[in-house]
Amino acid sequence: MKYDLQLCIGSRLRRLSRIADGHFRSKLSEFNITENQMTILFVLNKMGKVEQGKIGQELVLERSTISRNIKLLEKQNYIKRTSDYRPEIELSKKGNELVQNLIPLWEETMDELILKLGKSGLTHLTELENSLN
Amino acid sequence: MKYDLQLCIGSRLRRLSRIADGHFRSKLSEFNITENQMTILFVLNKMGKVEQGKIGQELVLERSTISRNIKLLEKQNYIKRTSDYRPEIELSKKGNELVQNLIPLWEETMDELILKLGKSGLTHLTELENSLN
DNA sequence: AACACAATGTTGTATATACAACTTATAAAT
DNA sequence: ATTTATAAGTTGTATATACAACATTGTGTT
Repeated sequence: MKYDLQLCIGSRLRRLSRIADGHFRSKLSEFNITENQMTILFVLNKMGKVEQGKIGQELVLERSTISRNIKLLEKQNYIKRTSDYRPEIELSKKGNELVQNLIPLWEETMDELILKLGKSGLTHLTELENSLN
Repeated sequence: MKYDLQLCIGSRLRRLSRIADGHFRSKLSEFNITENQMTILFVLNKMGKVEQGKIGQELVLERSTISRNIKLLEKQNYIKRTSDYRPEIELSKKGNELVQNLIPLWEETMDELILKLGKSGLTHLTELENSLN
């Protein structure tokens, strides 16, 4: 083989994302929510009332993934949606409160990860994004 | 918020792995196999006959993930396993042939990705791994 | 040898993701 | 305005993953 299997860029990136997810997940154990859902809540917190599709654009997620996550978040009353076919989504009061509770945990996790990565690590991540787009 | 949401290390790494996976997946469309399964086949190709658990160690994958993948690969007769409770796994003849066909595709994909990443990109990836472990 | 404990494998459940098929709504073209 | 095409949402299916519960096998202690 031309390259060593250990170099496989796919499995390496998969592993890295599992590691990072694990950090966030361990902080979320008391909440009935996932890393991905947390990110969606944060997007809503930032963007206010938006069309569902905008969330996917922001996070580069499949429509179906967004659709199902929105449904899960709605089931727990963290978000409200208009009844249109292309609904507009926004945080509910309960969702807003959750976000306020999640932010410090998210920040702690980011602190943790940034401590591990260092400034140069963050640069490496940014560079990877720039070249892989 | 202390950090910009765009900086979320979790969602960024998830996105990167989705991108890389997409490259591999597009090459695998003619095969009835996934990126992850391909990696497992490559591990078996490299390691020969191994205990199932060793595969998980090598790729840092959950036992359950390995267990299910092994079952899928066995269903297609790409691997053989002893009938022990802790079985030893190895490539079948058919699996070996598949690996020979997969290697050039994998190498093409690696070429593609490395072209995008450049030498410095590979360094960035390695550095991320070193700091995130 | 008998028991306790640790490691490994399997299975159930839930979410994440991709992709395809389908539905519905909007935009474009005539 | 009606038709056509495009964009967006939903749902089905399959795998990836985490985690918990359980089963099985080894190991170690006594």
